[in-house]
Amino acid sequence: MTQVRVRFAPSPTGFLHIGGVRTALFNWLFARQQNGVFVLRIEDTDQSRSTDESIQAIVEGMKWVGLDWDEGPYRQTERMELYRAYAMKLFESGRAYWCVCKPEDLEARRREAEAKGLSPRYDGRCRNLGIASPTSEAALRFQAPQAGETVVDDLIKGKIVFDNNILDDLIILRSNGYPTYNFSVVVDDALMKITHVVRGDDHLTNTPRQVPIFDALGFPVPRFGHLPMILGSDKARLSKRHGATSIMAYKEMGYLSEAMVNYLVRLGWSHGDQEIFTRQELIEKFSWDHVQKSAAVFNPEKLLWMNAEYIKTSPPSQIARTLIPLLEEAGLKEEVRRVSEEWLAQLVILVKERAKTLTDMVMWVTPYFGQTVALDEEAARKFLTADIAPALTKLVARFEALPTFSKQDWEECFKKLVEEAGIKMGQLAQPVRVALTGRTASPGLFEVMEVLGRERTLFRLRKGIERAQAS
RNA sequence: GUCCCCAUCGUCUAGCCUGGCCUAGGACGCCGGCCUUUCAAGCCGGCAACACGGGUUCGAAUCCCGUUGGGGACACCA
Repeated sequence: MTQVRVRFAPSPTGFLHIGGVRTALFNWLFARQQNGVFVLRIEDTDQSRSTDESIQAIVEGMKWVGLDWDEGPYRQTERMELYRAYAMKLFESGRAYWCVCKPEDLEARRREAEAKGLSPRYDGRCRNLGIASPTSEAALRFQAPQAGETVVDDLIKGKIVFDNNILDDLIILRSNGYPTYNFSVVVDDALMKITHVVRGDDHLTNTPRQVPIFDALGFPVPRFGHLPMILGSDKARLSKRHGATSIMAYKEMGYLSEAMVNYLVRLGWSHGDQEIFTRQELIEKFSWDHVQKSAAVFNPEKLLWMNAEYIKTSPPSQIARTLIPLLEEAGLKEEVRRVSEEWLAQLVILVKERAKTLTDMVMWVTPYFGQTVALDEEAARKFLTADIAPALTKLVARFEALPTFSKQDWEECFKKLVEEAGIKMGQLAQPVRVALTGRTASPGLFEVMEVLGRERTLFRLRKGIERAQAS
């Protein structure tokens, strides 16, 4: 059994798209499951559109979602001699020929054919010219088979038959000496000994164009697998119109990479009714025959739910660590430095079932830093009123009488006071909540006090009384 | 236009290959209830789909054909 070798081959023409991440993910999962090799290859033969920043973005994105590669990143621009050598080999064996048609003329003829309702493909006029060494600029074309059929047994779609008479002679070497995509992929996939070419659905019709090139070069043809596309809510190909498509944008919005991975894999693949998978489970359970054949609509609500699930179930200390940079960005650098990792983890436990994203979590967690808390004006006006001041004062006095904080004791003490005063729990709880957190919504009061600690609880309560008396 | 792919709740999907267990299951969202010191979370319940038409068969979501609809590809882009 030969070793499985797969690759992810993005072109560096922008940010790393979530669709690309999903493609990479399926390849990676398969490689890891099969103890195979995962290759990262940058397809940058279009010098006008490729940028170094994009390569950086790809690497950064892959690292964030934890997709490590065993080989590469290879860059096609560093392999030019290879493509030229193999192109010339095809020329020498008579499988390729020089074409001196001008790009403008080609374009005009294509439009003309389209207008007549014909297939807009190359008419083959240079095919039998027998140009040995072109005097002016020329492109090298592959002489495609005109008869018979090309059969692809796709890993996902099954058997697909293409009639070879739909093929036209595609350019493999541009007049500037650069190879085109359909040629460089073949050379690279062959030379890198890729066993399974798994890519987006949009490449399906490229397959019958590439297979004859493998054959002409004498290379074995790999297996192919074509993943369905990701669509937006209007069922059109997912684009910026539908929201963020860059993987790193999701990091910035406070998504966990594990949640992104889980969601993206589940989009188009399933294992019975299971929704949540550890990475290990994904590797073990992944299989091509449970990859959906049809396109899937990207559903941000489900992603958000999944992210919330991961926030709730991940180890709090781990969440705390990834939260730190966000807290620093939120202007809490000093405050974060002063607290312990354990306390931060406590804080995460306090708010984790309320926060759906890390960005959310920053918002939930800010009241617990610093001695004082910023009061929401509306909340203070509504709950820190003069008529509640006496009860608050009494509460503080009783709390002060308790030398150390104990959730159970303080809660008991609180309830007793409520009972004696003949008021409802909420009548005292809301003012206390506002005094402690500045807001009307928070985790349970006594959990809040526990995280705040005895002194800060008392301090904020006294501040709240001042505010209440002043109103 | 030509070629290729696809088709189960609004969405992601199970089931399809190996017809009966499917009066079609799960998840997200939505609606209602419970819990409750607020907001969440949690729990319980509800709404909601086999695109259509023909076959094959005792029996079809499942097999076959057609129609319709959606998507993709037809570059000196990848």
